[in-house]
Amino acid sequence: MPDSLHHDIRGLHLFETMADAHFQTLMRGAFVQTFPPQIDLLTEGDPSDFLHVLVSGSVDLFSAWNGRETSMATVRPVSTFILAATIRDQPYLMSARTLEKSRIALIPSAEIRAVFDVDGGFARAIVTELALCYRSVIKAQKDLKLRTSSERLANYLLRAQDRAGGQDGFELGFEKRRLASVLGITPEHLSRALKGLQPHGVLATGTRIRIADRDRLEALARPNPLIDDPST
Amino acid sequence: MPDSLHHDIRGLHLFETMADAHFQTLMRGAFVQTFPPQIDLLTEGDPSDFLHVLVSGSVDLFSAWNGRETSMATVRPVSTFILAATIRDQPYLMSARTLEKSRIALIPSAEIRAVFDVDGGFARAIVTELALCYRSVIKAQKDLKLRTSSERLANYLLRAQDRAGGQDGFELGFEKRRLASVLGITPEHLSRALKGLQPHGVLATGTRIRIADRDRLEALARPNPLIDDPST
DNA sequence: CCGGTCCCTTGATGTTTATCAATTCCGGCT
DNA sequence: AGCCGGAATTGATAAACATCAAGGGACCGG
Repeated sequence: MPDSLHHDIRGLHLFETMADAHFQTLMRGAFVQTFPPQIDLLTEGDPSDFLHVLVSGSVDLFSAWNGRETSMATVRPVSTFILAATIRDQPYLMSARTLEKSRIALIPSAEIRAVFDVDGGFARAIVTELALCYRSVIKAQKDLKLRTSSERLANYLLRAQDRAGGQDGFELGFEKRRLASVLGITPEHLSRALKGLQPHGVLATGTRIRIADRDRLEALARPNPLIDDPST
Repeated sequence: MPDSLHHDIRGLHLFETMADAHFQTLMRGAFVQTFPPQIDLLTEGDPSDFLHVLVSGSVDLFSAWNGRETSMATVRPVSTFILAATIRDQPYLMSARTLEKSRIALIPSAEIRAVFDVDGGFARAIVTELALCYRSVIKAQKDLKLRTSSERLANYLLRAQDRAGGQDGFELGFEKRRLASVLGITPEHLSRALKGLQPHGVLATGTRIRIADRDRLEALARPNPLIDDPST
């Protein structure tokens, strides 16, 4: 693996506080690969052989059961995924595929577990990361159980606007069918739900969204930091 | 706090591997309290002052938004709750109330964080616990997004039967209205859904469930370890 | 033993969301 | 420019689920 990437990865919260010798151990077994869009990276149920670190691009975590499929989350750089499966040495609960061209570092799970056992700093960093992941799933579950599909959509758009830096207009970043799956609805229903938000100041043209009147949309969405703030 | 309880708590995975001096530190600031049923223990949004350890009884974790409320999970002994909020020193995402008379140990969050910073064994134990919690929420989310309400109910009953030791007949352990909330449906709908499972070998009388033909119920439920196995 | 309360059930109805079947729209290719 | 294929939309219909209103049954205190 090139040294410049070492530096990028070392800069992640997860690897920042660990002993240098341990970091070098991890990097010796690791490698980086670039994947084209729409490539399956791993399948739920598989043994968790590698911790994945997304360096650039984006990845969709999804899951299937009984012929149905749903998007669980989107991974954005720079962050890890399937950390919990790696720690517990258990099969993945979700499948992953690239959304766009992506650079991903793969670190053998066995080495992660070995270093984790001897490096307290690394263990603490993993705790912090896992606690954040846990809380973000809890938020997603509250979103699902407490809100209707329009409310979920409205709040999603508000969060997307924040991610985009608060611009009135911003790009969705992927297909609407995926957004529908993330929201737990069908593409047809999303289409109608978006139309339903027009009177609340939302204009959708293709994958470009414009929020003409954020206050009006917030009056409908009623965003709440205990559900919608991704940083806590 | 009585010494016998020290022993019980020390036996938890979470506290098993830490240094004795650190454990004593934690216990000095801790105290145990017995609560009657239906008592609010904490409210979402509150600062996370104490890590809670449920010694006996059971606790409901729930959440509210915009006038609606939903049950997120049931805590059973012996385990901790609101660990992630404690670690991150952030407000609780869920509220908690006792379901039955419960003994709960309260350990100041600040001390948990302090010991966690200096005791690698404790940090590792927390990682294992958090990874388990994370995976259980992911499973719950898959359950919600991939299954209809009848399928969720059927799989819930199969898991409840396993928890009860595989007996044909077993107790639900709480009101049906709470089960409805856990499943994300209304009590009325649960009532009809239960009736709909009669042809599949389910008999419900009050809070007592009898599964006459597990194979038949499984044919409908299609349980999957990546959703329904709580141990992984 | 009575009345009250709270939960559960049942029925009737309404809303939300999914499904199915056409189009229409759009980007990439030739 | 013209064609192609996948995505998005639209309309019609059905299924899933919620709401409202009214009983019924268990528990509990007087």
